[in-house]
Formats: sequence, structure tokens, C-alpha cells
Amino acid sequence: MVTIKDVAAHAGVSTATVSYVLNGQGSIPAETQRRVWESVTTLQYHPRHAARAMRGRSHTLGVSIARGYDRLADPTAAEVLAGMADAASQRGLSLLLIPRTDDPAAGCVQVARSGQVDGVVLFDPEHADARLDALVAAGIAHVCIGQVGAVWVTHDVALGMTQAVQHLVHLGHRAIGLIAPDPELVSSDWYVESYMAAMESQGLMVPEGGVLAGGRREADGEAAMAELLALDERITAVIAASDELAYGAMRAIRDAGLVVGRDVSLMGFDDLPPAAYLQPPLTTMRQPRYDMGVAAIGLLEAQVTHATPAQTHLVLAPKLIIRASTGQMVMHDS
Amino acid sequence: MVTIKDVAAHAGVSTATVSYVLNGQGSIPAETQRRVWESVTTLQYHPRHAARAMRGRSHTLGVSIARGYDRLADPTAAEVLAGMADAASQRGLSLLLIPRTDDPAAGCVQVARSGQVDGVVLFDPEHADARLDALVAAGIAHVCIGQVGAVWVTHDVALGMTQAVQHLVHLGHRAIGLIAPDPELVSSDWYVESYMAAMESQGLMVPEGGVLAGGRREADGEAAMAELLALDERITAVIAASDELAYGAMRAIRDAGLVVGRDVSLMGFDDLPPAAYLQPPLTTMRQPRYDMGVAAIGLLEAQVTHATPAQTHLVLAPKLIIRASTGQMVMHDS
DNA sequence: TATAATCGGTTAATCGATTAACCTCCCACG
DNA sequence: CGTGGGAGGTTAATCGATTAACCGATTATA
Repeated sequence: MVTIKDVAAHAGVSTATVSYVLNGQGSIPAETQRRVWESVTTLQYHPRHAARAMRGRSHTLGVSIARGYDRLADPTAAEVLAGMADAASQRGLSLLLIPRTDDPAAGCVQVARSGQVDGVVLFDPEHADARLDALVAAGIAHVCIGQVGAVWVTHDVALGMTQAVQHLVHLGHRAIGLIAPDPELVSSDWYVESYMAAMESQGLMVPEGGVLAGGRREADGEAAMAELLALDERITAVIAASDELAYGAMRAIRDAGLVVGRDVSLMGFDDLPPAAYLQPPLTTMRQPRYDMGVAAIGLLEAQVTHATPAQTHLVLAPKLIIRASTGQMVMHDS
Repeated sequence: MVTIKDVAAHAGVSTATVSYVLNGQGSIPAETQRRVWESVTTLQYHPRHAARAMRGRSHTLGVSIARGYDRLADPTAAEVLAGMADAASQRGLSLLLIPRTDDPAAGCVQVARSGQVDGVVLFDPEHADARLDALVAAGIAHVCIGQVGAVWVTHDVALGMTQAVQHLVHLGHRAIGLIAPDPELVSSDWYVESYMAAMESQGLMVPEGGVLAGGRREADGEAAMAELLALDERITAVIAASDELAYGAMRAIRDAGLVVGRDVSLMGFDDLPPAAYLQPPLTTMRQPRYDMGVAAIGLLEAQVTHATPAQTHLVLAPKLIIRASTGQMVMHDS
């Protein structure tokens, strides 16, 4: 293993000089700098990360992704992660996946307290998340993906819901139902409230029993949709709070002998890759996943370096993607 | 920041004793150990990772995921990553996402040479991968996901292809086509050769023009399928080398006015979550993604610790998932 | 009786890089 | 001529943990 001493010896200077050259500090004449850099490249020298980290920061950020319902295998998460990875790389930071142990909160604190990471991104915060409490208690810099805690990044659910309802209203729909997310997810209330507000601003009544807590998986969406179809009041359009819920809802509609986009209009929220390949292709609100990852790293780095975060949260706009699962409302014979 | 000195002072012993207790070495009487551990917990001491890493290993493994066609946002990759994350956690290792810079090869070497990681998982090796060459040249421990290099983990393409062809033959198909992967992917040849072998062992001829290099995305599958449908010889079943290719192929079949599973049987390779929700649901070979991640970490750790790897590669079996996109062959009027 | 091992620890060297403090030489200025 | 000051470095302390070597007293072994 080649160290700074080897470089110093090779270049005929002291280790201090090498260090100054490497870090662009001190007043080293160009000729000496050239010699040092030459030695660095010929010896293939790479400063030891551990030795650097002993003084100052580790230049590594941690990402906490819970187990259980596996967010890591969720394409939504993967895209956010891609954004974080690129943003971190660009700033010369590394990303560490925080070990997924039995006690995630302890894991987050341990990895930060040990100086392995300078800050933590909380990927999938839930209501009363033990990790968040632990990070706050330990005074560790952190950012949440989702509207929770003090510093967070999220997509604009209110704006998305407004656009969704407007889209359906333009198509002539009045009786619009909602399959809400798992109530355990922090954003759940926001979906429901945004939907209510959007309906009200359009002068529409929320159908009785027209708002159902869905869950997370396709099966949950299927069950919820079946319930919505059984209501007294005929619902002509449904907004699912995620694409995955919409997949299930679509199946339920088909199983009921109805046609998606004609008898019942259906919208998702996500725009996952397969959405365009469903039959019919799914109208959905595309979330700015990649950008959320980028933004999260930005907020976290600001916290780590400046201690006084200029910005505590960021709300990024989603985008309405119109496909064939929503269509003009048609009159039915009663 | 609480250090080992603080713990030593609090427990009334030397720092060496604390270190021995922490690492379970030396012969420290139970009573002293108790005192030390008590101090550790009351002071909330976490050993500095950097200081530990200065001597010995960093206990961190790197994962290199290329940019471009974004594997990180690919659900296939995410599940492998989940397996790696869990396996690493279980062994007390951390996982570092290697910064995605302009020169990935340099990045891999840098992160290992600097001691930030003890070894590297090459996620998406391609033919003549610069990263692989660089890792070999630098003598850095590494494992590839996919059959390339000296140490690797993969799913059993040959077995999968055999089962796929058998399945189709049982349904009465004889003219079976293949939409192969992007030729740039290392496993591409393996798919084609396995398909050939499977056909031969079933006593079948490969239809002329029945093997097409697909690509990676849905659109590639769509184009390839359109070509297959235009062949002189009527092809009644098609194996796509990935689910994503199958999505596109399905669309092409529909666009040609044919019914998937009746006029043309179609198989994928992956079993991504949406496969079950396509219309019709997709018959496919489920890849042992999670287990591949687990296995990769195992092979890499063995390399890092024992220097002489007991095992250099692992081939995991896929599983045939039969759904409605494949069906009994029906006779057509010519 | 001489030698060696055990006990419960301690002391101090060490890992590799950073950086404050200092050193020497040389030139300019009063 | 003496002094100040910059240019171009060097020396050595430091970060926090690990670990080989060692301590003196006691007991077991040859």
C-alpha cells in the first residue's frame, strides 16, 4: 500500500508538502507541485480514506431503507436512490446503505456516531418513526423523503390531486372516489385532505363511502375497488394513491365485467415504467422521483456543512400523464 | 464526541482494557468487563469507524452500478441490492454505493485503493468492462453479477431456457422464436446458445430468422416481435429474454390483431412485479434475484477474508411461473 | 531450585494524513 | 548595517483505536 510517505520520498519533499499540494493549500511553487503530482500518478497513490476521515468529515452520507415491505425492491425507491447517487457523486460524496438490522434506529445512530457517515437520509419515514426520534435526540443531520420531521423533500400531493380531479372533471366526471394510501405512511392524510380540498374547490361532493384506505399492494387496491363498485351511489372515476394500487383496482374493475376508461375511469399516482404497458395504459401523476433524490442530497449536504440549513424543505411538482385509463364520462341507463 | 479515553476514565481502566473488552480479546475478568460495558452504554460510546479502519479492514463493501441505461432504477437490480444489503448487514458489513463518475473504472479502483471498501461487487458487467480490467490489474477483491470475470454469481440461463422450451413444447408448439438480450450484455450469448441447445434436445429446428437480438427496453421487444410476426414461417411461440422485452412484444402482437396466449404464446424472463398484472398475465422464468445478492456478498467476503476463495462462482436456479400468456397451440387455417 | 506460565491489567508504538508552528535563506528597506 | 518579512519549505503534534510487549507478584512445572 503506497502512502503519503512514499510519495514524499519519491518527489524529494516532506509529507506535509505533499499534503499541501494535494489539497491545494499553502504556497507551493508550480515546479514542486508538478513533481509531486508526477509522483502521485506514477506511484498510483490514493490517500487513505480512513486517515482523512480521522480529522474532519467522512464525506459519506447514509441512506436508511427499512426492511419488511421492501422499499429497496420498489422501483419508486430505486429511482430516488439513483438521483441521490448521482447528486452525491457530483459533490464528491459517497453513499452508504445503512445496515438493515433488527433495530433500525440504533443502526442509524451508530453509523453516524461512529463517524462513518456525516448525515442520514431517511427513505421511508412512517408515523412516529423510531429512527427519526433517535436521529433528532442524537443531534444527527438528516433529511426525510416524505413530509415528516424538520427537513424533508416530497412531491406535491396537493397539486397532484388538484390536477387529477380537474382532469376527471373535464372529462365530465362528478362522482369521484379515492383509494388512499396505507394510513401508516406519513403522507396518507395529505392525500385524503388534498382530495377533499380538490373536490370542494370544484364544487363537488365526496361520495358517501367514496374514500377508502387502500394499503400498499395490488391486492389492497383490488379489494378497495371492489368495495367502491358495490356502493349505492355509482362512482364513475377513481383516483388511486399509487400505481400499484391502481393495478389491483384495474383488475377489480375487469372482474366486475366493466371496462376501464369507459365504464370507470381510473388514475394512478407514480407513473412506474409498466404503467404505459397496462391494458389500457394508465393515466397517472408522474412523481419527480429522481429529482427528489437530488434535492435530498442537496439539503443534507447544506446541513452538514453550514450547520444552519438555508432551506428546510422542498416540494417538487408532479406531472399529469394522460393515457387511456381515463375517458369521457358516458351516461348509463339506470 | 465520546472516545475510548472517556470510557476508560469513566470505568477506571486503561484504553487498552476497554479495547480488549470491546473486541472480546485478552483475559479480562467478568467484573471489569461489566464496568466497561456499563460505561460504554451510559456514555453512549460508539468506536470511531475511521480509527478502526486505519488498522485492518474497513468492513465495507462497494457496489458499482453503471449509469446510462439506469440499472439502479431497474427493479431487477433493486432486488439484488436488497439481497446484498441484508446479507452484508447480517455479517456486520456496510454497503457503499460507489460514486458514479465519468470514469467508473477509476472510481472503483480509487475507492478500494483508498481503503474505503475491502472489495467490490460489479453489478452490471458488460463485455470488455473497463472496471473489471482495472480491478484485476489492481488486485482488488471483486465479484460480478453475471457470468464474467473470475468470480461471479448468475441465474441459470441454460436451465431456464430448457424449462421454457419444454413448457412450450408441452403446449404443442414447434416453431419457437427467441428475442435475445442486448448483445452488449455478457449473458447475451448464453441466452442464444441455451435456446439453441434446448431446441435441439427437443428435436426442434430453429425457425429461420427466428432469433433476433432484442435490446433492453420495451420498444426493442416491440420491434423484434413485429419482425418475427412478419416471417414466412409462422411462429407460434416466442421466448423473450426479459420481461421488459416481453412487454413490448405483447404490444406488437396485439397491434397485429392477434391474441397473446391463443394465437401466439409469449414468455418473459424475470418475473417483475407487474408481470402478473399484464393482460394476459405473463408466463415467465422467475430469477432468484434476492438470493443472487446474498450469494454475491458471501463470495466477496470469502475472498476478502480468506484470500483463497473456496468457490469462484455460483449458478442459481430460476423458476417457471406459468400464467396465461402461454397456451395450447391451436391450428390455423393456412 | 530454576524456569515458566498465569493473572489483570498498563505502556507505548503504530496506522496515514493534516496542520500549526517553526526554520532558513534571501532580499528590501530605513 | 540591522531588521523585517516573505518564499519555500520542514518538524512534530494530533486524530482514535488496536495490539505487541511488558509489568510485578504468585503459582505450577521441570
